[in-house]
Amino acid sequence: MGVNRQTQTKQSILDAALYLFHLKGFHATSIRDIAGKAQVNTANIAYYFKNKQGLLEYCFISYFEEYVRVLDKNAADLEEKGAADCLLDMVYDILSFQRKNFLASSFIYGEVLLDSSLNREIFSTYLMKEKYFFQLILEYGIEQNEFENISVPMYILQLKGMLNAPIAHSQYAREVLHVFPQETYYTEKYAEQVSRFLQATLFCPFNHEKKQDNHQLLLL
Amino acid sequence: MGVNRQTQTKQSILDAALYLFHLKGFHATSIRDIAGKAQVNTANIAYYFKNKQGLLEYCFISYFEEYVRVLDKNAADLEEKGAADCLLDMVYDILSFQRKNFLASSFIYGEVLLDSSLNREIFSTYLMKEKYFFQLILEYGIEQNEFENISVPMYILQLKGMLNAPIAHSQYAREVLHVFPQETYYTEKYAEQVSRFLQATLFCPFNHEKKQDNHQLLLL
Amino acid sequence: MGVNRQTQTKQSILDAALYLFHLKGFHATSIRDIAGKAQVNTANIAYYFKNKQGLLEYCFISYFEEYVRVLDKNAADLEEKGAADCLLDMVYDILSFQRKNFLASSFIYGEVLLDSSLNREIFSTYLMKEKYFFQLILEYGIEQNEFENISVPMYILQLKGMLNAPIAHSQYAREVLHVFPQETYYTEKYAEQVSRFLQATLFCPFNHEKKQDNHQLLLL
Amino acid sequence: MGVNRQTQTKQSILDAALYLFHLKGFHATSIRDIAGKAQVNTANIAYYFKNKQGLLEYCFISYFEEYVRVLDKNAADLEEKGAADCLLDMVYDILSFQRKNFLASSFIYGEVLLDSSLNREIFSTYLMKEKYFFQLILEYGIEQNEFENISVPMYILQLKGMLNAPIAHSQYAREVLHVFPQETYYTEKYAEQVSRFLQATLFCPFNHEKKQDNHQLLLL
DNA sequence: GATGAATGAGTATTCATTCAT
DNA sequence: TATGAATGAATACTCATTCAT
Repeated sequence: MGVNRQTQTKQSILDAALYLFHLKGFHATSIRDIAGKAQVNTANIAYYFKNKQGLLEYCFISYFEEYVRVLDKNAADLEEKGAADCLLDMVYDILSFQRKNFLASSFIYGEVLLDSSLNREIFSTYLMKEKYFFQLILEYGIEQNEFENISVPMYILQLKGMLNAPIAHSQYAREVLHVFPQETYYTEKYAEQVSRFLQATLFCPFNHEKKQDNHQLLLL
Repeated sequence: MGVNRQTQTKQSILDAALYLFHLKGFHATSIRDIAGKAQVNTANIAYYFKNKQGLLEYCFISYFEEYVRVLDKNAADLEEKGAADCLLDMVYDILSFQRKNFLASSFIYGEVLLDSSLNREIFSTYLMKEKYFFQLILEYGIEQNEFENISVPMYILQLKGMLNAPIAHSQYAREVLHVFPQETYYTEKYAEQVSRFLQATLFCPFNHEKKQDNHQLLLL
Repeated sequence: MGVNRQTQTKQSILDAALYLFHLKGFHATSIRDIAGKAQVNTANIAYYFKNKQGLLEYCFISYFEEYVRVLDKNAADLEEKGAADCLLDMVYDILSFQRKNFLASSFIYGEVLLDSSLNREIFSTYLMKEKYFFQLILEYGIEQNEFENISVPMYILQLKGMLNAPIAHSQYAREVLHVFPQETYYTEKYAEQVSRFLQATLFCPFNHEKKQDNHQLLLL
Repeated sequence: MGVNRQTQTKQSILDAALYLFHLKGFHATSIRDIAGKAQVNTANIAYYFKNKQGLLEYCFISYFEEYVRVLDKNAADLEEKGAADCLLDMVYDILSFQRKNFLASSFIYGEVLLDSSLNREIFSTYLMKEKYFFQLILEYGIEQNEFENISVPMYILQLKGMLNAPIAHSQYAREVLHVFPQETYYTEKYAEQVSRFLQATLFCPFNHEKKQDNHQLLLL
């Protein structure tokens, strides 16, 4: 019972926390709210995560650890697959990852405004890693003449905006546009659209067509 | 002195609030923080804005009122200027508006965590208006064969992600990409890049070149 | 205009104050409530009555000044009219005075007009039960010809006043009458007096004497 | 220790609250006052009673619960003891109950124990005058053999309770008894009843009848 | 592992009052 | 005579956290 119960208590705290952080934001969520929703005693949060801040960090780190793993996996085959294919696959996997971890994504990219310097550090560390992978692929693609010679940082910013749109504007998507970013169908449609952007603005004409076909197969 | 003093006190509260909301988020900012930064008495916030929520709503509404005015102004000449030009100009003006109102933009699009139903309503109202203008231009362009026949809602979502990137990822831009979205130079560069996206994915070949030239002139 | 307006402002403050003091009690009434109801500026209260306490004192004094005048007028003819007549007239005039100055009387004699509706409900529930018991006994007694055929509600009101007197007027009892309602001795004396009232006004002659004896035993 | 400590903390809050509510009134008593007097932390009040209002309700309910029990116990033997005895016993028990729960009774029945000493003085001054008049008449009547030789202070207290009943219990009168003390009709009826009390308990037989007739004329 | 009690510092808000105009 | 602006102290309440059990 001991181990199960521990895991269960800890997990239910995490679930409740993520849900409420997403719903009301970190500061507007009290430790009692979380304990209430998780149906555990308040003091358990201190027991498992030291304090509220510790709980937050746990959420951050476990989210980003997995995220970086997704990026890393994709970047591994860069030379084998070529830059264009690699980027297309990565785009797809990022969008999938965000959809699967919707609550966390939404909360983390929503309340990026970090007061404590520790959070800022965590954040920076992981985003630096993210940048590293994007840059790697883009520069490799440019070097190999697969990609146009675009401004890498600017292009990353633009791409990142697009990738986060279904998260950052999910309420807008649902309530105003009647698009539902949490459903697989829409993620695939949206991935297609991002790949169209890449093909139209980044890929050199020759590779363009070939890669598109490849990816279409991959998606289906 | 009376009028001046009132305006001054009220304004300094607003400035402090926006700065701190942006820095730490709404819930992490106490009314004492704001009063302290604005160097006014705490009770003045209640005097001018009824309460913290009222202050927030004032920020929201005054921001969005101006934003909608920008959209409206641009949409006015739709038939005269044509859809492509109109959209390019609007993109440019939106990015400019966001840069000028950086703190507010950043706060509002960062912490979209709408706990109160009133906030939600305000938000929805304005975003609905925004969608109206985008839709108007896109559908007009498609009808006039200026634009490709894209999926309007999906395209808006993608565009919105791109437009908000310099705001939503400003910390990332500065600290990781070394791109500074608050400087005019970068805004113009970024606007160019967004227009390249539009030309490559939306504008029909024939109109494409003509409009691009027009806009280049406009930017310089 | 000056004088009229002054009188009018002052009077409307007084009216509003009395109404609200009566409704919510002195401490629960804010100076802004009063100013709001009177439709004058808050600072006027300070102007006319120095402060909130001054306003209260003004209410007290003007009420009691008139009250004493009523008493005085009645006592004047004591020797001429005789004590009994004098007392009867005074009773009548006091009741009339209280009715005319109902708000002030009510406030000064401290009826807790319960602001929250929940309190009100609690109160009503229990008082209804209380009434039920009184009514039960009285009606039974009347039916059994133990009691005179009095008006039940009126009689309950009178009885209730008498029963609460040691509480409602305990300060008065102690400081003015030198009677100490918290001591058992006085409670018993007072109980005797109430029973004398019942015997004289309620019990039918036959039962009267018997019951009195019974109760005397019970008390000792 | 756990149980004891809980009960002790909770009880000391209750005692302090009752004392202070009685002393200064509910709204004039702050939660800090209570916590201070009870020598517990302010937050404990929230812990045990949710909030100030909850504390008030707890006081109310526990008071009335016991009160109703007293009434119930007495009414049980109605048929066995007969109405008169039953009523006499009930009167005695109510007075005892109120004396035992003096603070609560006093607070609930809304004696405004005036906090500021100035108010107290004003109050005393006028009530002294009132007493003077009552005493004057009563003593004169006794001396002239118009009145029975009653205890003057006790009689004044009883009379005062009766006189204030329509004020002190006006809500009760209206909502429970359906008697409306603000209407002239009821005032006159009530005055009659008070005069009947005077005649039955104060006036000497001889004067009794004569005075009653006189007063009847006076009233009509 | 888990809990109820308790705490002190913090929150937003409201208050009576003052003052220059 | 009347007002809007401003203030500092006080309000009820909530918070994250600690600790004995």
